[in-house]
Formats: sequence, C-alpha cells, structure tokens
Amino acid sequence: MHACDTLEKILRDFVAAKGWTWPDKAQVTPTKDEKFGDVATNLALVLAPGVGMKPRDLAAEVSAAVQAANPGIAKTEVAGPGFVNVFYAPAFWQATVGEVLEAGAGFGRSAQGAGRKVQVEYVSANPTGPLHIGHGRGAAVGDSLARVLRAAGFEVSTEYYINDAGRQMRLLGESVLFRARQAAGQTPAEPGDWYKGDYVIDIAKRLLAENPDLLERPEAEAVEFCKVAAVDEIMAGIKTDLADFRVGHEVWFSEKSLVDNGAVEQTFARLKETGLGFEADGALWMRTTDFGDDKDRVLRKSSGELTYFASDIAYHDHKYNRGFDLVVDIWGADHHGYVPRMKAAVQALGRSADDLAVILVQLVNLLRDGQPVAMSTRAGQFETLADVVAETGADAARFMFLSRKSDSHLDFDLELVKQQSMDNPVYYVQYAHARICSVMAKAAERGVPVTREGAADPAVLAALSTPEDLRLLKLLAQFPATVASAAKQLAPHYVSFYLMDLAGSLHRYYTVHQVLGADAPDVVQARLLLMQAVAQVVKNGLDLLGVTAPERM
RNA sequence: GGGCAGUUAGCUCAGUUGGAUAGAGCGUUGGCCUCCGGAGCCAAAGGCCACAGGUUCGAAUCCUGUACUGCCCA
Repeated sequence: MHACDTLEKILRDFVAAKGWTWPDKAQVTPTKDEKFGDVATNLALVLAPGVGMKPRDLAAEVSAAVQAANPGIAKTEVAGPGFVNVFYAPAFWQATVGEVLEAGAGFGRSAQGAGRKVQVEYVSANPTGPLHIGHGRGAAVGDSLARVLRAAGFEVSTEYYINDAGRQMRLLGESVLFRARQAAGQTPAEPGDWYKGDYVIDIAKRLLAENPDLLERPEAEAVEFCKVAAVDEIMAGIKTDLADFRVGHEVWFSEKSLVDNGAVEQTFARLKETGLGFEADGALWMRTTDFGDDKDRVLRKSSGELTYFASDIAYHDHKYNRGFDLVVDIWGADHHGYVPRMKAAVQALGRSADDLAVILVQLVNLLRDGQPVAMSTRAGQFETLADVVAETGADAARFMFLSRKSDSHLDFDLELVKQQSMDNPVYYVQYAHARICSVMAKAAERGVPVTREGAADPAVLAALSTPEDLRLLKLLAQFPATVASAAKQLAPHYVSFYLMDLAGSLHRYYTVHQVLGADAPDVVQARLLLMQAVAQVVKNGLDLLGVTAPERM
C-alpha cells in the first residue's frame, strides 16, 4: 500500500544514511491489528545483529527517524521484541479519495511489470467435445490473471493452443464416422477407444445430411473428413461458450500448423546440435535429465509418431521466439507430472526455468444439492460449461472460481452458486456497488449535487473521520498493492478476498452512517465523495475478475 | 513401489513466501427495520493449524519423519 511504500522509502534513506545495507529479510507490512498501527516494520529486528546493537535500542532510533521524516505520520512506537509501529494521520488516508477519483478506472494500476512481455495460455482444451466445468475454472483463472497482469503494468498476450494434431483427433474422426454409420441404419463395430457424447451424434447426422456420399468414401478419407468437420464445429462451439463466459483469447494457435510448417523438425534439429536430442532404440529422445527431470523423454516414437511432448517443446520454442519474457501456462492439476519435463525443455531451449510459470488448476468437484455430478468426456456424461453458465450466470460462476486458490480443490455446487446468499459472495460484492449507486440516484432525486468537487481538498475530506470512514479509506489505499501482489503471485483470488473485505466495510458503514442524512452539508459532501471512491474501486476490482458491477439488482 | 499436491472452527475456505492474541463466510444462538435498498448490520459460542521431532529472538508457514486424502507415473 501507499503507506508501506512511503515508510519503506524513509527507512531505506535512514539505513543508507547510516552507511548500512538494507537487509533482505526486512519487511514493511500492513498490520493485522489496528492497535499495532497502520504499518509495521521488523527492520530493527533483522538489522540489529549485523550492526551490533540490541534490537529495541535500534528500533528506538528507527522510530525517531521515521517520526521526524514525514508530517503525515502521527505517531511511531517500538513494540514487542523490536518492531516499529507507525500510525498515519487521518489526512494521509483522506487524500486517497482524491487519488481514486482522479485515477478513475486506472486506480489500482501500477508499473510493477515495467512493460515485460507476458503470455498467458489457458483452457487449450482438446477440440474433442464441449468445454466442461473444469475448463471453466481454468478459463476464469486465466482470463482474470491476464487482466490483473495488465493492470500491474505487464504487456500481456492471451492464447489458446488447439491440439488439432495426433491420435485424439483421429479417434474423434472415427467416432463421428461410427455415429454416421449408425444413423444410416448400419451396425458398425465400435471403435476401440472413442468419444461417446451425444454431441458426436449431432455432428454425424448433420454431416451425413449434407454429404450423402460420406459412407461410400474410402475409410481413411471419410475419417479425415469427419475429423476436420468435427474439429471446426467443436471449436466454434468452444469459442461461443467462452464468449458467453466473458473469456477472451487474442491468439488461437494450432498445433497442426507447427507440424505442417516444419517448426517441430527445426526444434529437433536445434536439440540435436546441442546434444540434448539423441537417437536410441529407433526413437528420438531428449535428455531432460540434464535439467532435473527423473528420466529422459521420447520426442518421436520408433513408429514415427510424434509425442505430445515434441509439439509442446516446439510450441514453447515458438512462444519464446515471439519475444515473451515470461510464459504462463494454466493446466489442469492432472497434468502436474508434466511440469518438470516442460521446465527442463525450457532450459534446453536456452531459457531460465523461471521464464515458464505453470499454474495448476485443481479439478472441479461439481455438485448439485451436495450430490456429485459425474464428469467424463469419453463416457459422454458431463455438465458442460455452457449449461452451468446458463444456469448460474457468468458473474456467479466466475466469482466462485476466483474465490479459491487455484491449486486447491473446489466444490462447485450448482444450487449454492445460484442461490443469492452469503454462500455466494458475488452478490454481496455487487450489492455494495448497487447500494452506492442507489444513494447517488437518491441524491439526484433530492436535488443534492453529486460532484467530484473537493475531492482533492483536505479541508473538505477532513469530515471523514469516524472509525468506519478510516476503515474504508485504508482499504481503498490498499487496492493497488493488492493488485500488485495478485500479479506477482499469479493469484487473482487475492482480488476476490479484497473485494469481500471492502464490500463488508461498505455495508457496515452504510448501516452505521447516513450519507444523505448526515447532520451537516459538508459532511454529506465528503461522504458522497467517499462513496464514489468506494464504488469506483469495487468496479475496478470486479473488472479484474471479469464480473459486472450492476447499478441495480 | 516412486513422484506431486493437500490436511487450519461443525461445513466451505483465506492466511501477502518466518512476525505480535490464527481469520472470513455459511451453519448455530441472541439482538437491530419511523431512517439513503434488510440481498444488510451487531454480538456470542466454536481451534493442540493432521501427528512427532528439528531450525531461531519468533513457525500454520522452512527441514526431517509418520498417518490419512486426491492425482500423475510404471
């Protein structure tokens, strides 16, 4: 938060003036408890041993220096083993209102990313069937993370990798052809391993109707035709479903294009040059063990078939060649075993392992009234993302997905997500926004002007002095730091928790204080400014989650 | 059999990379509508942070074991 930055600068100046170096373990953090002030630092605790002083003595010196350095600081104290607690004066917090209203939709943005180029790849579901609820979670996390990273000053590109080459695609083609034959009244043998969902029947029937000669074509040609047509249709459906879920991708990248244009072979050649690719047992391998993987991996089988890993390496090579400083992949947690070898591959490509961040999204446990709903694409029994969004609404579903750390299991109970209660916090947050809008509307009705006049005037804002005022002001001031740490930790759920907190403080404020009914006109004016600032930050936060901020509910 | 994640209040989950007395919501119990939207607010009860050691000024957090749970790999 602003308050932390302010204090840290003072402390760094102090340390530098003493000719000491700033300890890595030194922290400047918001306090958990108000009685410890607004911001606290452990500087004296971690610095004392190095400079030969007792922690509390050093803390006293730090405390005095801080007090002297900034007039916005009301009080400092030494506490516990050597913490320094800092209390800011109300005017420091009140100024936040002006900052929020000045920045508007830009409040919360920072330059933390310094324009580093980041790619976020998410969903990337095989085009073998409609998206299910688990894909929805990855979609929400990826889309929101991209928004958060942009707000934190990264240059972000979003991408969907279409696995349109390989065995799964052939199976899809065979599945469609099988259904087409059934539809024509034949009794074909079931393919060994195939897609049984009803959507395959729909595609098959349509193809058959449009291409009456389909079943007379040679097997291989018919399968290929079915495959291509099915992929096109399924991808179109996936795009529609994502759009309805307010999830966007800037780039749709085809695996097949990598194979077709020789990129995979080029990457193989590079690996052979560096000695990391080698032939053995008629197959092409990569020595991933050089980078900590537990065994070497096959790129091309002796049959000539490429492994998933092969095209994934070429794909990541391609990503880095496009100039990304950081690549973020969002995967289902069932692919976690893939992380070490992908990290190894990235290093083999000459990059640091840290240039790839993999976010594992745990699978979603879909429930209805506490009862599990089975999900399996192959078995054809599952709840699609489209069905879930249609039932719960995109706002509620997104917020639910973003209210959990991505790598923890998530129970998604359709009845709870539909329900408008505290089990479903999205309404609680949205209601805070709607409530403020309602007050604004009421003000207009009563002829009270709602303006931003005085937002930068300390004398006007001085009326915001109750504990509830300060609570809201401090939370508003904390928003930019929340966004920044969400970006740093690649954890959009920080924003959700922040919003719950902010909404709670607003509701409490609303219950305790009257805005329009305040005693004096200057208090009304100050509170209207505060309310506008809160509404702005709620909206900014919801935008980062891809959730709407309604004016009426 | 190896590997990865997880284990925090009755339930669902946070805990900002080691900080002070471990936090929310739901549920339970008891309160608050002459008032800008009660889809709200307040209060209470509820904990051996799975277990046992270790590291240090200080551990839910780090290290080592153990026990369950889920997933991946042979």
